[in-house]
Amino acid sequence: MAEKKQVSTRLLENVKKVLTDYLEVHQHRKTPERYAILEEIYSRTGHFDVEALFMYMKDKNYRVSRATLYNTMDLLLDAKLIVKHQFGKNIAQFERVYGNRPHDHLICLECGEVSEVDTEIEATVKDVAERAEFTVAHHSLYIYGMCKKCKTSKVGSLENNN
Amino acid sequence: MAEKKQVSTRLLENVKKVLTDYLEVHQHRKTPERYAILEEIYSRTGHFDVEALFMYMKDKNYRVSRATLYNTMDLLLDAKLIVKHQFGKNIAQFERVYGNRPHDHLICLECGEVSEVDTEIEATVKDVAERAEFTVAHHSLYIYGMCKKCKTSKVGSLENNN
DNA sequence: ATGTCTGCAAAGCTTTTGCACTGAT
DNA sequence: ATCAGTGCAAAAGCTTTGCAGACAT
Repeated sequence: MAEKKQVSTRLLENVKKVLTDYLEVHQHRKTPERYAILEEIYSRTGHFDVEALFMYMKDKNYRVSRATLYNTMDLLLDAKLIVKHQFGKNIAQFERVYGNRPHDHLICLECGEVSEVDTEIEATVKDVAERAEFTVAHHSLYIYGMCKKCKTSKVGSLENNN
Repeated sequence: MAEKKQVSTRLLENVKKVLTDYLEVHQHRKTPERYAILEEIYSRTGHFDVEALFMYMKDKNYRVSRATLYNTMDLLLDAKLIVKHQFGKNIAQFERVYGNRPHDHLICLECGEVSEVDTEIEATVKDVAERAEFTVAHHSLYIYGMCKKCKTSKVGSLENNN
């Protein structure tokens, strides 16, 4: 417990440093809101949308406006501290990314659950893109289908209800 | 020319057949709107959003409501005649898919251009997913970065303006 | 002191929904 | 003759914008 806490404290210090450097380089202000949002994001794992983040912070009695959340998302995206996803819905999903190993996403069409997998397609992606003289910044692989949980709860009715 | 026309006529017949079968199996009505929309989509290549489709059809004096377009998109998605993308924006992009070979997408962060590449990650994707006991329906790989065109128009200022 | 950033509310856009009418079956 | 499907307009939901005030520099 104590050890786990310490690790995440270390992570938090690191990402704060990244943010500080970013803000300084770009001559943006170091507002308490920006650090509070970053802290909230890195105190969690998994995906979240802006509305959820808004509620999380509200629950902790830290009032931030949605406008600031959206602004800060752009900032953190640019600082490469988070990534943005659109898993087929019109709601942007975000995910903290500093210190995480690269991974791709399995999205269950039945229950909506998103889980992570390692595919190691990095090299292939880079190779293919470069053949098209395209410089890769990042990539997203979304794999849609049916998760284990939903398969077991649907035995016998798989082919008939499409 | 004549040959090319014939090929696309053949394609059109095929997709109409797929739609007809789908509608019959699912006991949906064969409305003229549904066929007109399908025809419009398959008379084009590349990506489009609902608003663009609406304008295309309007220009041809075929009046369809946006509601019907959205409904029909769902139908065509289910019939696997189109696929849906969300390239980082909040606008759903669609693409006809029948008769096309599988491909992935290069999205230029500079100019927004979307182009296609073959990556052949199909097998890897399936393999990785199945190890997680996940049954793959389909997948989307989006590669973000800078296209050839934008690179050449930005020589010398690549590292400094991030 | 200056001007960026925040909060709030309004506006914007895409998508969905409700309802009366139309037309495929 | 039914009732699914269409069109229209209103509503909904996420995101952006405008502006006044707050606060990091």
